[in-house]
Amino acid sequence: MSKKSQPKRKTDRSLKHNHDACIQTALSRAEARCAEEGERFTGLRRQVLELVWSEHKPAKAYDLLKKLSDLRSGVAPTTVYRTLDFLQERGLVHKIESLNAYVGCSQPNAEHSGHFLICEACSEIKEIENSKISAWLERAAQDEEFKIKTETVELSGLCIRCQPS
Amino acid sequence: MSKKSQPKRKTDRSLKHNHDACIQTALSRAEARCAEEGERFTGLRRQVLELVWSEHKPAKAYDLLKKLSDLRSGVAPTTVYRTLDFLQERGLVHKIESLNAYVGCSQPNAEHSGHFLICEACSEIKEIENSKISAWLERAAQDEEFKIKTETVELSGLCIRCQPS
DNA sequence: GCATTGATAGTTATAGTATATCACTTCAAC
DNA sequence: GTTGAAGTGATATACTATAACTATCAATGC
Repeated sequence: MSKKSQPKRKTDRSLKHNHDACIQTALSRAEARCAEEGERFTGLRRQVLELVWSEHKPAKAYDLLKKLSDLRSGVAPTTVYRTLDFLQERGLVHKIESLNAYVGCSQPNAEHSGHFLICEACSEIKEIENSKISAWLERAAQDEEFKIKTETVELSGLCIRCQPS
Repeated sequence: MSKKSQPKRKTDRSLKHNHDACIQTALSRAEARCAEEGERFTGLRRQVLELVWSEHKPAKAYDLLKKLSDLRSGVAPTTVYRTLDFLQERGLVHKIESLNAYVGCSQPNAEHSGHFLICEACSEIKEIENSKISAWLERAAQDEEFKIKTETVELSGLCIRCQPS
């Protein structure tokens, strides 16, 4: 239940990206973060986080529900949403508002709201770490004397691999 | 059905903002925009747009449905969503993804995706027209060779009137 | 006029997303 | 081992959105 099987096929992505390692890193970070805060990183939470991280694509709550049902019994919508809420509060996953879906966060940190590039063609999502973006948005908000608490920045379009050459 | 009643009470907002005029402007612009594109600005579309514009706050689809039902018969969810889609396609309203709600747009233009400041306290929404934001986001995306097609930028926090002094 | 046709709107059904509430279990601290 | 809080199970329901089909309307050419 905790160990992923080997990748079934090589894709050009797998050439540059060892996704098993990617998941393992995410899980370790999550464990560490929960420990820091005195929270329990339970089996359920680990399973949900693993499922969210199974791809760099947005995971829908009800798809997670289906997959989770294969792993354990007594899974209801509440189970999934509650767990996603827990993970979100600790910055371990982000909700993509424009898709009603969730992605894993590689910089777990309760504070930051992520900024995302969403490929309309292949669905891959990349969280961009560009500290200037927040600074810029802050500045724009200050013109209106508005105090930002959370930022939702979701840029949809085409990733480099999906652009016509 | 087309003429709004006079404001019932003075608020500090009404001192600097004649909202009836605001709505009328929005309706005229919508009419003009539909004419440009050879689209019909029907009674239904006008009513929905008026309802969306009744405040500078996000309108939920099912609240619109209830209000619309008072104005005409045979109103179903489809009616509302279809009309909102029509208005969105022409840039007359925007959907606020983080709230599943809709606001009127004062710069009707099919192209632009808006950028929003959302007050968590009073719910007022302000669309910010800061051409730099798109430019900045473009630049950030270019670092990843990503081609943006639509931008979702929703900044939640406190507007100037709701900040503790 | 009036028939044709495409856009608009009505109708019914269902899919998809999310939360409320209460009960039961587990675990750690005492 | 008792206890209390956190975690999970279970059931019900609310909220958001779309599909698919039918009927009506409004513009156009005849």
